[in-house]
Amino acid sequence: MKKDFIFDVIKNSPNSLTAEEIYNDVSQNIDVNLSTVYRTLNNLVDKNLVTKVVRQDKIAYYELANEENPKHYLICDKCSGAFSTEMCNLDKIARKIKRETGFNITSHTLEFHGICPECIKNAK
Amino acid sequence: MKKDFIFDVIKNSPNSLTAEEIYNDVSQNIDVNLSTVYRTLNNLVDKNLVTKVVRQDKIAYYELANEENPKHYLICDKCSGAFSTEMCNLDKIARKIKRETGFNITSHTLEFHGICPECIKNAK
DNA sequence: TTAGCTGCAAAGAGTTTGCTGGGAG
DNA sequence: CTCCCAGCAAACTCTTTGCAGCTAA
Repeated sequence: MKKDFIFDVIKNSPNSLTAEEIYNDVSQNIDVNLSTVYRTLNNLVDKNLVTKVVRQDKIAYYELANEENPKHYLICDKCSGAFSTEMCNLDKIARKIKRETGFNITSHTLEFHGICPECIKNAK
Repeated sequence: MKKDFIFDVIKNSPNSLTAEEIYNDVSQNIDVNLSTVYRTLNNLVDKNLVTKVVRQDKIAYYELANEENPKHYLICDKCSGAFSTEMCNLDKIARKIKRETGFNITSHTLEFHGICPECIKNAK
């Protein structure tokens, strides 16, 4: 079934992908409808196999659900490239907030915006 | 002009607001069109007077631009309430990333998701 | 058979835009 | 006289949904 094709694309991608990117990728191998992609993605998210993150561009990005996935992005406002980083340990902060506010934190998203080294270089 | 009314609502709100909330608020005092609200908001954002943040619900939230504004939110997945926190000092992390990757970070957004104390209590 | 997958077209939500008239300096 | 502001309706983008047919266990 098509779900496997869609899931495979996500599994094999080092980056998070938009529904459209996944659609384009899957379409190279099989016929599929955009609705099916969206439906399947929501399905995978519900089953906690895939993680969905909405970024500042208002587009949802999907990636393999994985405890070790950082889900922290450096996003270049010039070229729109996204780079992930693992440099920020927010678990410590999350624990602190939980302790001091009683808020039961289950997930988080972090986005840094700026200009990537490549674009800085090109601007000169 | 209406820009002042819109800006005032933002200035006087302790929370970040959606365009619709601002529209409703302003409408209590003067006649205004939703397009005008959006246009004015984009204007204020361009002038760095107001900050716009897109959250996981895909809705843009606006608040007064202010260096001291935390822009870190605790969002309850049950009641959708949003609470801001100042507990996380990301500047340190931002500096580290800048130093180690050459990425010139200019802003960031952070969202914690979970269940707020109130909803935890009500669930029992 | 029963349940879950699909495609298609239409709807939906939030936001933007083109056009036009109006008000401020 | 200009130029920016405002209203209105239409357009746009990403995403969801209803319906009907199909597929697999």
